[in-house]
Amino acid sequence: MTEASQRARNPWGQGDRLRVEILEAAARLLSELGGEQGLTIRGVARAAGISPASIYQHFSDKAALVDGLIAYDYQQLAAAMDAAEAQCPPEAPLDRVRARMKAYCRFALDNSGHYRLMIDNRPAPSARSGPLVDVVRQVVTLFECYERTGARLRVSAEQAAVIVFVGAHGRVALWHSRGDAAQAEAIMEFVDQLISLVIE
Amino acid sequence: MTEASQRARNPWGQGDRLRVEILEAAARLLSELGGEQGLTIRGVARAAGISPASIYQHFSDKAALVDGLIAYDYQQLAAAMDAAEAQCPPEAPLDRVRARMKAYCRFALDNSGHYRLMIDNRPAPSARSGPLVDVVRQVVTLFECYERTGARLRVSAEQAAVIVFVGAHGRVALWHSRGDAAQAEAIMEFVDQLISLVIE
DNA sequence: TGTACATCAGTGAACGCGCGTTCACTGATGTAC
DNA sequence: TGTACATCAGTGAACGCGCGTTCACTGATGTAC
Repeated sequence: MTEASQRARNPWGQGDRLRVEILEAAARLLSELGGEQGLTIRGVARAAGISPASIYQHFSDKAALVDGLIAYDYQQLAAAMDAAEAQCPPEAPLDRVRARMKAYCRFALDNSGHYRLMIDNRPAPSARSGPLVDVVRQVVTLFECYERTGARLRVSAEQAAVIVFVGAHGRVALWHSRGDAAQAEAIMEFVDQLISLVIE
Repeated sequence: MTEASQRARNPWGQGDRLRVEILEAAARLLSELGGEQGLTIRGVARAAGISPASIYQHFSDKAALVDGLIAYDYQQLAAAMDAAEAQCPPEAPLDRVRARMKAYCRFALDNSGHYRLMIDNRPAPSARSGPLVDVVRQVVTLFECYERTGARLRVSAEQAAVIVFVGAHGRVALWHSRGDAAQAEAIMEFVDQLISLVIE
């Protein structure tokens, strides 16, 4: 609980550095307490080693801070999924779906506080755009690519993507215990099973 | 905002009535504001037309009140699922699964505040017992019953139940807009689709 | 039958706390002339 | 070169608020004798 005793102020012209320090402190805090309820302006200030008033130079109010954190988290998630997919050859679209979805699950498992925040505060559920919609759209594209190789799905590419995505989310959100490595493995197998159910 | 001007105190020996009045007021409040964040002792007292201190005669603290509300909600959910299943003949286990799962989705849609509370505060995720585990177990039993009629599943009865349940949860939690009747219909079709994916 | 007392349902007022937010400020670093 | 001023990064102290919880209480209803 002893905070970083003294914090050197950022040099002239680099005040924006504090913005990312604040976001990182907020992210740390969210990971530690695993829920939004303890995510306060004062708590973040404490974690960052600054005064609460300093936060208002970078975020207009608490809502703006939370929005900033969510945007930050979505970047991390998208980057993790892209990196995982990039490990697979372009001519194996199904492997790419698997990699993408498993990265998604792993992110949710490893960052459950962040994951909950992102899910609970997503803009308008199932709107025609938004970060989650983008995630699904990329899976749809991969399934269409899969069909173009001559393989067949039991449902449309769009339906398949929604089933796999929504199933993975449900499984992670509902059916795991925290930090159980064996369960993490079971979740990855569940993703495989979901995918094998939608293909012929 | 004007509260029920005067509240007649319960007759001698019937002080326990207030307990359910409190739970009903809390439930109303939770439905109205759709989230746990405004669910406070003082707010519930206001909604019930009593003083905050009165709540402590029936619940030892705020956590006990929330626990009481969750237990109350699980009873409602279980009753709704049982009632839906009872509409179907015993010799049609698949119809029973459909009825059960659709009742589940409908409850989640109609009582999203309650549903979130139940999900977010469930005891230990995926423990060997608990209300959600019971829900899944009943679906497992129905699938086993289905197999005993000579029909075949593409996966084990247990796996099928988890897929259908977790898929329905994911779809409801992640992929609907509030109060959209057409989307509610789409969700029911999604449940049918999930079930048809796990049978041969 | 009265009457003293116990039990009940419920309250009013206060407590200490942490919160979000504001505002005048401090002290260091740059810039104009 | 000096010097007055602007700009920057960040703070200390205070504000009003709603919260959970406690505690001594009030007034009505029952019970013992």
